Amino acid sequence: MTNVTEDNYFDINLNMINNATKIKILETAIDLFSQKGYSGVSIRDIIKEVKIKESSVYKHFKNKNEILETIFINFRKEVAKICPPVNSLKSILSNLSTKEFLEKGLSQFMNHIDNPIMRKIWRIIYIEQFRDSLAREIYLKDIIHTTIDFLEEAFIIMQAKQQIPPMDPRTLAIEYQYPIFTMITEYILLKFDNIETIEVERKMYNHIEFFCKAIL
Amino acid sequence: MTNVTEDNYFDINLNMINNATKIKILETAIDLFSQKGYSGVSIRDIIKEVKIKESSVYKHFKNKNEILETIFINFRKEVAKICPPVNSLKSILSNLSTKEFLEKGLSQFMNHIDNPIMRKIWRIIYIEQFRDSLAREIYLKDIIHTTIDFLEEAFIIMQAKQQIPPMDPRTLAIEYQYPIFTMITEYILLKFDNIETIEVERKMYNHIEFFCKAIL
DNA sequence: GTCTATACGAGGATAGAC
DNA sequence: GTCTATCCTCGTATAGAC
Repeated sequence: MTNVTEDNYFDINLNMINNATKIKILETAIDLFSQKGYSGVSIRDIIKEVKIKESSVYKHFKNKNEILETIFINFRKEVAKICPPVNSLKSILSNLSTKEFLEKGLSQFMNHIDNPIMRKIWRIIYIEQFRDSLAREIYLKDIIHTTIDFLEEAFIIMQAKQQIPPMDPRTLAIEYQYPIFTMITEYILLKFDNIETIEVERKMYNHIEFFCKAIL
Repeated sequence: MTNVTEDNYFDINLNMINNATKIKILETAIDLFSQKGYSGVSIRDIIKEVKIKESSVYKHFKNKNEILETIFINFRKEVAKICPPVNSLKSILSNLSTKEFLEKGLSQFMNHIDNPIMRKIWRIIYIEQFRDSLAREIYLKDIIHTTIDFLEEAFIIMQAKQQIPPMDPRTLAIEYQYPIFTMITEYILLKFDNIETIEVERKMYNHIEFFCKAIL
């Protein structure tokens, strides 16, 4: 269950969390929440794995919900790293074709989702969407809208360079990205059951090709 | 909370369920599960609304999980009704353009998802995907794969009639349907928060237009 | 098929010693 | 910041009267 990526995730990404026990609690909670959902996991389930006593948990988190909140807050920061800042778009796009740009973005995303901890948190986001408004906000705003806004900017720049035709850039962003979202869901579901994901990955690169041909 | 559609849903669709109390239990369970998830809802939460005693529930269902299973089994039957049988495709397609066919299919689906009970069960499917293998199977097989297979057949027929170019029909099906899946998720999320869905609906019909232009 | 009553373990959370 | 001990409510489920 543990590999370098997992072990070091919170060390690398959370300067605010430097307590080994606290990290272990978070990692265990991520693992269990992603399988059984927040309500399906008890503090007792968590401590069984972390090997501390129940009362010790409450020295690190004021209650069960604060564990979930901490997971979400740090996930938000990770998700923000997937897209480069919009003001760097011009220089990124200067040497890339539309297809190369989309392929690069996709492989960057696949890199993010290859991290098993990240994939688990994505699963928690899916599961808790209707129960937890923070999860819902992260999905709708931080994931869907941020990505679409970023792509819209990219397409505007490409149009200024006359790389692509002058269609509505937001429509282009949606038409490009929305199928990818479904494929991501499919990818995460298959990985959960340890089923080969090569077909979905092919679907993704296939889509880039279809999209590029469609708009030219 | 109740309207004609909701009140009659189980009467209309489940000839096997003719007991008013049993129907009430199911409707309440659907409502609560869709908000808090299966594990977040107790039998006591349900009986508070149904106004019977705890032990009575066990006269209708052998345990809590059987309630969820009953919901899923009947949902499966409803979902199967969304696409017409494949062998009727030829006659359906005989008087319709590609665009008209896709628009008709979409409006048929919107009809299905407009039913608040159906929308709640979709939410339950999303929530329980990682915890319950039946939910996962319904999503991957009954929803995603069935729809794609259906569309693939439709595109094959359209190609035989030389209505559309000879591209890989499965790719066409995926390229058409996958963005719709993301829009459905967005639609259900917005409805949950009582936010206007007109923009997503426009996105859907916009997509049909984009797709039809792209393949011609 | 509804009710009352009850069993009993799981669940979140705290007090206070070390 | 870890432990032991404890609290009390919630949760699933059953027995048995009507």
